[in-house]
Amino acid sequence: MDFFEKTGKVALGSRLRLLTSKVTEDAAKIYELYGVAFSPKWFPVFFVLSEEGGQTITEIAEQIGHSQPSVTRITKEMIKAGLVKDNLKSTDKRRNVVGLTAKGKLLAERIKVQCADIDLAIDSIMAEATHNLWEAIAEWELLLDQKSLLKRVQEQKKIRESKEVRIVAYQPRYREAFRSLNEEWISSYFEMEEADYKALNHPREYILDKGGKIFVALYREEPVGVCALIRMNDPDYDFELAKMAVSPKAQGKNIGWLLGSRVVEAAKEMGASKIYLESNTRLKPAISLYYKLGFQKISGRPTPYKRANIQMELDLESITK
Amino acid sequence: MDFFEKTGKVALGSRLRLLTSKVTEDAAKIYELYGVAFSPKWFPVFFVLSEEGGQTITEIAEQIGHSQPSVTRITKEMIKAGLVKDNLKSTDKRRNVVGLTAKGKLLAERIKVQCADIDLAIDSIMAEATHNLWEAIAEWELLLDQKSLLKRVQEQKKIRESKEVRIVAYQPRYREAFRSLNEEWISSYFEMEEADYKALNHPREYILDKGGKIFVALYREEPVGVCALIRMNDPDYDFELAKMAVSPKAQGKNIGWLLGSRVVEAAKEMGASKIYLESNTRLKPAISLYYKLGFQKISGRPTPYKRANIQMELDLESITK
DNA sequence: ATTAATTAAATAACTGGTTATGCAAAAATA
DNA sequence: TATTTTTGCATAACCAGTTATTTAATTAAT
Repeated sequence: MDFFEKTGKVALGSRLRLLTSKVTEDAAKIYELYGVAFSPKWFPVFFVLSEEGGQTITEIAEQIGHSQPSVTRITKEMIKAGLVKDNLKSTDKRRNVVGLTAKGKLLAERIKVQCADIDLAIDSIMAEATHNLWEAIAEWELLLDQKSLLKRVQEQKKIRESKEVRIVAYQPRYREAFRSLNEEWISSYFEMEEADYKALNHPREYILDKGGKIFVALYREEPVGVCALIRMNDPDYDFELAKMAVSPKAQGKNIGWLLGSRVVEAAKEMGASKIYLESNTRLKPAISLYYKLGFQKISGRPTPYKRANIQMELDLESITK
Repeated sequence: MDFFEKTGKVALGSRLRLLTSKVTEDAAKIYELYGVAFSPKWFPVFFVLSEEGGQTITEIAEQIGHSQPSVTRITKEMIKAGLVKDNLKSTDKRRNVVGLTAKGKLLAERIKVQCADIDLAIDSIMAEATHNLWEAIAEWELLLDQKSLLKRVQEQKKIRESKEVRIVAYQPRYREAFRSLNEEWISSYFEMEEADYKALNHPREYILDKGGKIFVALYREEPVGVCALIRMNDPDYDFELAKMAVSPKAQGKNIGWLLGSRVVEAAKEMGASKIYLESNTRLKPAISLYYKLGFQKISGRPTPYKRANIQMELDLESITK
């Protein structure tokens, strides 16, 4: 189909559907050719029964990858055709054990020759082709099982969008964004505290003028994330990573990571040896981000924030390879 | 799926269906991921319209390989979603020219990024796989177009069944088969003539005792085809190929060819240099079989049969390489 | 200029699957 | 032991496609 050359691989689903219908259409005609009153859709159920003998509806469904109602219907049709009988011996009255009738077993034998012919016909196509469809499908099943197409697209989206994110230094025009992005998540999870108001309303006085830094993440020139590096007055730590906030609208663009790495980098540039932070274990994505950035859990420091229940540090000297 | 390792390639249709549904399922979630109110089944129609502009329902259907009613329904849904408008300018009031609305065009732009992401995601799968699914499908489309799966299976069946056919020399117990198989086709196409009755009722006297031969094709030990090599009293020809008959039930097993080749072989063994035959052009499969055996059309000989309107000969000396 | 044939699209009815729901039997739990 | 939860299946309703049929508009033929 020329059409699919134009669309590109995005239309893989449509292309697969078309090929599928072409193949099953011919399958119906093949049964006719062999004079067998058999519907292609019966095949998976019939095959399982001829190989394994008596099975329940749900067992069959699991094996062939159909839904249970689908197997129910197919067996009903085959019972009508006299190939299958149901409600075979079972102490558990919920279970419906299904098996082939004598006629069904006979057909199973007859069909074997037909299957051999089909196998050879498909092999002849494979021999003419340079790409092996059967193996390719098997691989896709495996690869999609490991990581779904959705997940893979999600990753591509993240990669692309993180390229569109720029991390810039704080400027007065971002003051409102710095405040509101932080207030948004703090007040939704906890309560704004005195220390929050001070830093958020007066970033210049409380952060920048004391030798700290603030970084802003821009996505399409809009500020969608912020993070501060606050100078600490402490013998153990040079800086605190704090006031990190990413807009929920901009989630999944790797912004936390980009901001965090930039803050760490800035600390390094200013010759810091240790960075401190405090957070709350309810904020799971944040905590796992801190771990990814190299922070380690510590304990025992006093803190002005009620919400802090976890403290972490990053030892810059130990990670410098 | 382990199941398909057991079934073998016969279950290709089922396996394709399963993969197809897995892919389209994820496609729906991908649109959701990008915040687009769009159904995967719309894609082919939408794509055509965004590339080609205004098109009629049937034109679209042809391009994307769907049925016309399918396109009718899909466009209706897209009209409802405000992406498409129909009944655009056309002098021919039967035609329904469909095109994208402003909203549709906007979406077409937005969707491009998404398509690029999907393309990359699929490429990432391809990179992990050793067999290229996309190319494999393209090849199958082409190969099935050249010769359908049905046709290929038919060929395999013929090959297998012709191996189960044995050509044996005439014996008295085949007299009835020799007579009835011939009478069956002669009386259905033409009328039995005096010469027919003689040869069919008394094969020994009229054929064998005069130095001719009769061969019988057995399929599962049943006589299903016959052919005679009759000694001629003629300076030009040593033998006549005649009384070839194959049961309609046993058609498509290459029996005609097997009988014909055996008769020619027997003539050679007896040192013949030319074989003659006469037939009727209404019997097209027979005529084409004679050509395949190497016979050439000739003309001008007298014949005792009313139904004969074509005469052929095989020059054994010219074909002996 | 009628009439017949063809074409385009809508509609109806079917197909082979799905998910959602309900019900009875069995197993687990209080 | 009585009650709750779980299990297995049937049934209903839906979905994305199909083929067959109908209707209307146009073109071809008499």
